[in-house]
Amino acid sequence: MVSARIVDPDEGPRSKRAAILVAAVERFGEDGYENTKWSEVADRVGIGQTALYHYFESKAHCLLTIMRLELQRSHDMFVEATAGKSEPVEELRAGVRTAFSVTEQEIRQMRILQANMSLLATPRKSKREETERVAARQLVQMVERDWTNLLMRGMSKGAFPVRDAHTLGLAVLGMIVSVWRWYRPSGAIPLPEISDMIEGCVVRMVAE
Amino acid sequence: MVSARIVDPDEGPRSKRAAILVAAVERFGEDGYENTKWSEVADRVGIGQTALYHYFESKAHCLLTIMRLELQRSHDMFVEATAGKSEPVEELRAGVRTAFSVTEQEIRQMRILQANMSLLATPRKSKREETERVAARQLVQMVERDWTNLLMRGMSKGAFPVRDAHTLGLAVLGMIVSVWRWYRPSGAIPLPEISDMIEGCVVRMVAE
DNA sequence: AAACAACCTGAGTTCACTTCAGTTTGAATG
DNA sequence: CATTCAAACTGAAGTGAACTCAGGTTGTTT
Repeated sequence: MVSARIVDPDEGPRSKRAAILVAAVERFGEDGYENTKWSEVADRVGIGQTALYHYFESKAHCLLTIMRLELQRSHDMFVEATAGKSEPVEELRAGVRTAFSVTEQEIRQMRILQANMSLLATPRKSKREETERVAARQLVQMVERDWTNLLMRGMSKGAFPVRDAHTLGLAVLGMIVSVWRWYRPSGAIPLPEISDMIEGCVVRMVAE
Repeated sequence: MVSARIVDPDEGPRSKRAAILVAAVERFGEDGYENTKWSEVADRVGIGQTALYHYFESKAHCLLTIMRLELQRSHDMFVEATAGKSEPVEELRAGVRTAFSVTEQEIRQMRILQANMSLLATPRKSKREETERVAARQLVQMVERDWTNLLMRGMSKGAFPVRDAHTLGLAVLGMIVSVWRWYRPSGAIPLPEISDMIEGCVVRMVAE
C-alpha cells in the first residue's frame, strides 16, 4: 500500500493522519501548496476542515511533515544503496540511480520538497512547526553530507580527481533534484532514460 | 545606478514603480515572497499600501514582473555573451560565466525566480498577471532553447559527443541555477570559485 | 455501564490582500 | 495666473482562507 510509508508508529486505529498526508501530497503535488485550499484536503479525506487541526497544527505543519518524511526517505535510500560498494564509481552510480528509483507518489513528494525548500530557511512561530522545520533542515544537511562524503572517499582513494567536495556535492545534488521541477510521468522522455543521462553526467563531472 | 535595469520606458516622472520593484526584490529576496507583507514594501518605499495598486494589480503581479524582468536579462546576457564565439567549448564556457557575472541585486532576483518558478505553471485569474506569467513562461522556454541550441551546434560540429540535447540542456541549466538556492554573498566560498567549479563540471558533462 | 481519550463539528475570529470612493499633486494649457 | 487634467495617492470598508473556540460524538477500556 502506498500510504504505508507515511504512517508513523504511534497512531490510533481510527486516525486519518496518513489519509490526510496522502491527500495533501496529491493536491500540493498537482496544484502546488499555495494554490491548494486546506479545506480541499479535508473534503478529499471526507472530514470537516476543523478536524484537520486534530492532526496538524496548521497547513504549513502538514507541508513541513511531508517534506521531512521525503527527506528521511531520500537519506535512507541513499545509505542503503551505497552501503557495501567498494568501488567509488559504482557507489556514485548507485547514488544517482536510487535518486530516480521512485514511485509516482514519491515524485510528487520530491516536487513538493523542491518547490517549497525556501520554507526551511526562516524559523516558524509555533512549536510543532519549528520542530519539523529543524528536523527537515538537518536532513537536508545530512543528504548533502552523504554526497560530500561519497565524493571525498572517492578522492582519497584516487578514483576521483581532488576538488572541493562540498561545492561539487551541491552541484551534483542540485542537478539531480532539478529534474523534479520539470519532469512529469506523462512527458515525452521516460524516467529511466533521464536517470541514465544524469548518471553519465555525474560520472563525467566527478570522475574525470 | 542599480535600479536603471528595471525602469520601463513609458513611466511618468513621479512614478515610484522602479522604487517599488527595488524594494520588493530586496524584501522578497531576503525573507521570501510569502514571508513578506505587501504593506512592508509600501512602508519601505514611503507610500500607503493602497498606492501600490496604482502600479501593480496585486502582490503576485509584482512578483511575476520581477521574474519576467530577470528572465529577460538572463536571456539577453546569454545571447550577448555567446554571440561571435566560433569554438563550441568557448561558447559553452562563456554561457556559464555570464550566468555567474551578476550583481547582488541580480542574485536576489535569481533567488526569487528559482524559489517561485512553480508559480508559472498555473494560469492567473486577472489579465495583467496572466500576461506577465505567459511572458515569463516563454522566456523560460527561450532560455532552455538557448542552451539546447548551443549544445546542438557543438554536437553537429563534432566538438561534443551526440546526446539528447534537450535533456542535457535542462541538466546543465538545472545545475547552474541550483546555486542560487544556497549561495549567499556572505558565505565561505566566493562566487568566482563556484563559477569556475561549475564551468569545469559543465565542460566535462557536455564535451567529454 | 461509566469513564475517558480520540475524534469531530458549526459558529465565530483574524489577518493580509484587495476594492472603493473619493482627495491631492503638479505639469501643461489658455 | 487661473483652469484643467491625469497621475498619484489615501482612509475606510470588504473579502476569503487559515485558524480558534466551545463544545458534541464515538469507540475502547475497565
